[in-house]
Amino acid sequence: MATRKPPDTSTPADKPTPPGKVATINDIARLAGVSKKTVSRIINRSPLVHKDTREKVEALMREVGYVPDPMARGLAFRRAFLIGMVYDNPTAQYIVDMQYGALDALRDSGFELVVHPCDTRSTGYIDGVRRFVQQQKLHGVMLVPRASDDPALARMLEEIGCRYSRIVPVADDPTDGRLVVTHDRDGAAEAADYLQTLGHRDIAVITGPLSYRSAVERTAGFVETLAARGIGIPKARIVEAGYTFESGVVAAEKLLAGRKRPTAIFAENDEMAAGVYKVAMRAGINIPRDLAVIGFDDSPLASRLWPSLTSVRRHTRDTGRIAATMLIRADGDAMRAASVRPHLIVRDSCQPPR
Amino acid sequence: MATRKPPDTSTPADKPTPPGKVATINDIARLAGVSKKTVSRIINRSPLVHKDTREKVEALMREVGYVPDPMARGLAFRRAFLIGMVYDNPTAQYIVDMQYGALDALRDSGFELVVHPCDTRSTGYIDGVRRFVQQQKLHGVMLVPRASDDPALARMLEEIGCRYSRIVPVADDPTDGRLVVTHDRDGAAEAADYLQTLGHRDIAVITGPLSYRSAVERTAGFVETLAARGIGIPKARIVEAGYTFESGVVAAEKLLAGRKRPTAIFAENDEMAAGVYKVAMRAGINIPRDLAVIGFDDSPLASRLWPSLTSVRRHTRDTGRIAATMLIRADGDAMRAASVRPHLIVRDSCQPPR
DNA sequence: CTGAAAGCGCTTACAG
DNA sequence: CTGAAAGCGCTTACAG
Repeated sequence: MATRKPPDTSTPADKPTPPGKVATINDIARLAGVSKKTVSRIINRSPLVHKDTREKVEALMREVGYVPDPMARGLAFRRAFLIGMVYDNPTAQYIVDMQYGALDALRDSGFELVVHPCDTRSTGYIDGVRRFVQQQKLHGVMLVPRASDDPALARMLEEIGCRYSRIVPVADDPTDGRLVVTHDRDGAAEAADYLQTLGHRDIAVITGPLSYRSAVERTAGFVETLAARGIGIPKARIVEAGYTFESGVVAAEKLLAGRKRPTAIFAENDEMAAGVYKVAMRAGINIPRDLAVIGFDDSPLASRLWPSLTSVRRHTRDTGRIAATMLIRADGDAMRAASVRPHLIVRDSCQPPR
Repeated sequence: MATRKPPDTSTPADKPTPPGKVATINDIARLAGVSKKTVSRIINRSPLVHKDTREKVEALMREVGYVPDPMARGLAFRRAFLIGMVYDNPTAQYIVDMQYGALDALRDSGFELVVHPCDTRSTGYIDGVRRFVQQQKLHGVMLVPRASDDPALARMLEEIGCRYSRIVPVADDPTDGRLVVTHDRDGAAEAADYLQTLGHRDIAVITGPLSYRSAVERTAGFVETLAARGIGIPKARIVEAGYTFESGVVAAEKLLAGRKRPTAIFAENDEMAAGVYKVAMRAGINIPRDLAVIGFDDSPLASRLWPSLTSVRRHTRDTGRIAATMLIRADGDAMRAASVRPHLIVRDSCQPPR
């Protein structure tokens, strides 16, 4: 049992918080018979508080349901209890998964998530992010691909002293930012291994825009792995597309037009793989009998398609959780980089070539 | 030209804002030679400011790039410059479209969007929303289906005096909340009309969960429109499912099992329509030749499927924009209800029955 | 139409 | 380990 303390009679006005109004630090201080500074120390987990005092005040805070006002705290700290998520139009499922992951990390932390889509191709988008960060005095921002690809954006955040975490396909130059590395290369390598094991030798790739680092990594992982297995991919079998369904259709039309078709296509995301499906269906090419297809993302679309699509899973929610955690942990410096590894989910879209 | 004013010499200390630091209301007041209260009036668009004073101060604010601190304002107002979006796990595209719409409305308004997913089936989710609203002192919240279905949630928000807008399939009892009515019934009616016009007479429906008002509305709109055209739907042709792909598969298996199959199926969202596709593909039932299918949502999935899916478009982004606008407009009381109407997007999944 | 004082609910810097 | 004073950048309530 804790030592019993004499009733505190030093409090001048010991009346309860008026109903309807929410308790403030002053109410807690008055009720507990301590100064507001002591309450503040407890809120901020300062070690400089006597154990008994801490326990008494914490019990009171729980009882009253006291939660410090984030705006008052933010004003005094000159920093808001908000985390920004900056992204540029990836697929909806990816955004939503990332948000769920971030919210997993922020739950009960006192931080909230503020979303900020942007267009990395528009001039002045970096200014837009800067205004967002400075005006809201954000505590930190998560940079999601492809916003996380842009060194100029990271540089700006460093200049204004805003902490940030970047989700990147491969570890790059060390910066002030925290890194969540998604190792896209490994996922593509696994896809290559799988096709090679099935016996495919004439394999094509539909890449994302090669200005995206994810597309560069996935392409490298795929091509290099096949090369290591003795399978070369001719230039004409590598078609750059735009990570969209429509661009996947165009690329597939190119690949499936001639007499001599590849026996397998690796599309660097599921949207483009769906484009391959459309072209194959229309042309009477049977998947997987006449053509094996692999996607990347393992989005819901993968199981909606028929036959269901073999695809590389990305663990997006975990990624978001880690990226947000890096921003709010007091010992954040202990965690400057983390890894999330993709892996292949085998479904029904591949079989050995005939 | 504006009247030329004599240079203001009344300012005691006319030095510029120190570099690195961002300007505050005090800097603006000092530089303009007015009191901070006058600057405050201008920030808040009070009419009680002389035109010349206003123009001079506004020019200065632009020049300095001054933006009032939302936390300081929020603390003084006892209300944050944040809008919450409360939703319960609809499809990713729906959430994202709604967010984009809300952000369209909030852009350059000084408000930011804070996302709050919840589980309306969990006990205590209403308490979770209440804590979110009260702790953050939210300016208002958007209630997205199915969170917007729950009268208890709206009632709680009224009790704590939080303004809110609800996105609902049909106008219901007037409450304190603003309403965006999506008229799901009309969209389903259009689907019914279309199938009837094509000549279908044996038509089935896969409904959403009938605890969702959207599902009730869509079902009623569809069934009643067909009835008005002299086409009855037997009980066995109406199967309740869960708005998910998997539940659509189960429902389609039921409907497509027997000898006597319907010639058309209306699925109350695209996810379930994709389930119908899967079952039909597997069973060798050709869409649209052997079976017409219509979905609801007009999600990206609709065009990814093969053949592309005829579906009811919802204008989700517009809906989100309106719902957010209702919360931040000063003359918000002028706009207590608005309508958004769905309409059918015809693609390749329907043709006349054989 | 304009302003000086007090306050929103916290924290920092200093003192003990 | 604890506290009184001043301040974060705004607004409200009052006065003129």
